[in-house]
Amino acid sequence: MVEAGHKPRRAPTEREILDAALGLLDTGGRPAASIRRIAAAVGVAPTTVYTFFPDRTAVECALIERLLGAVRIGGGGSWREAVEAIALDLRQRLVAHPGVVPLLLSGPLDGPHAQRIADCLLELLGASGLDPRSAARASYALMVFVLGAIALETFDAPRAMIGRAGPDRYLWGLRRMLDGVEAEAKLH
Amino acid sequence: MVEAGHKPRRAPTEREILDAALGLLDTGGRPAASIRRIAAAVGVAPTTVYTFFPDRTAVECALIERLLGAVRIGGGGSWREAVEAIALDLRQRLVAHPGVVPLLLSGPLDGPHAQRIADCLLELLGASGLDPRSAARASYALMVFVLGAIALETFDAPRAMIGRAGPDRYLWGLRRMLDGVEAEAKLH
DNA sequence: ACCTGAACACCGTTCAAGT
DNA sequence: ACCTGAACACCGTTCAAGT
Repeated sequence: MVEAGHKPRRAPTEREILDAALGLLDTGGRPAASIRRIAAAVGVAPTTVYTFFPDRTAVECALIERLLGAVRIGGGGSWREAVEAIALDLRQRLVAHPGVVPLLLSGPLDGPHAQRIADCLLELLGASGLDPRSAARASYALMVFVLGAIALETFDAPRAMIGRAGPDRYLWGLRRMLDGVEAEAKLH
Repeated sequence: MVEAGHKPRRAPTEREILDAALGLLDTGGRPAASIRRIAAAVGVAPTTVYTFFPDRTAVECALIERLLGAVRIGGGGSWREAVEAIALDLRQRLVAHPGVVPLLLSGPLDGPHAQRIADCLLELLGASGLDPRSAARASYALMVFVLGAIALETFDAPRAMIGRAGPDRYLWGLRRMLDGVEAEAKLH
């Protein structure tokens, strides 16, 4: 009962907007996360969202960046162990929000946190003994596998949460890829 | 000058509708391929499309199936050569239509032609010496890599056709994966 | 059967106006 | 600065009606 004025419903944070977007994405997938519904969830007029983000894709990119920012990188152990750890963490965080995954694969994926992960992967593969050119190819191949696997695992489970198959086949494929990369590194 | 009646603009074929959808997808990406624009391109009322397809996703699925149906499978040579040939053909056909790729990764991918390719892959990997369980994992891993690579290669190039990088790094990653799979097969 | 226009319930985004 | 309602140009989809 702060006041009776019904116009300024209280200034929303950028964080509140992203929280609302993530919630809608989780429950109803991409079509549910419209600017209008996000605004309604925050309790604000649709146009207010444009005070914080230039357009809808900017909201989606910011959300992706926030999720990628939470990924832990750079743990100890061998380069293989470190790569596996990143891949598992990435999978776990994205599978928890299946509605976000389609955005990830149809967007530019060029934010600072995406870069941070790509750079880390490249550095780890450089430490494997591969020449820089092959290390770049290997880090690209790993990113492809990780994102592809997450996409295939979640693409029709945004609501059913069927994807409880566990990371078994994910890890199997990842390790075959790493086997191939390691064998290539040992050739030189 | 067949007639002056302006209502029945001539019955469109299912094929004509898919052609129009593909054209719009190629030039303007997913948002350009709306039911209304497809209908306009064919020269028909929007509602007429619903005579042939129950909804928009059905149009998209049919288009994906048509593209996958053109993929050649089952050439001669070793299982590795056959897998590589399928992967290259799949890439070539999808990269030629970048606008279709996002649909592919956010749809069910359960049509008969998608099944045909998956079955062929599974059979080839069974011939590699892997036990059935590992062959299934390997065919899943390969599908993941192929679709993920195509997605990453095309996701921001639906209009610029930048993706002339060629299949080099695609083939490199594919071969590392096959190296790992082959090594696993030889263990048993 | 096949195709139509009108209508419904939505979109993203812009803009002039209010505080 | 920040937030608003009204408006514009779209969507997918349904439906009663025409041939």
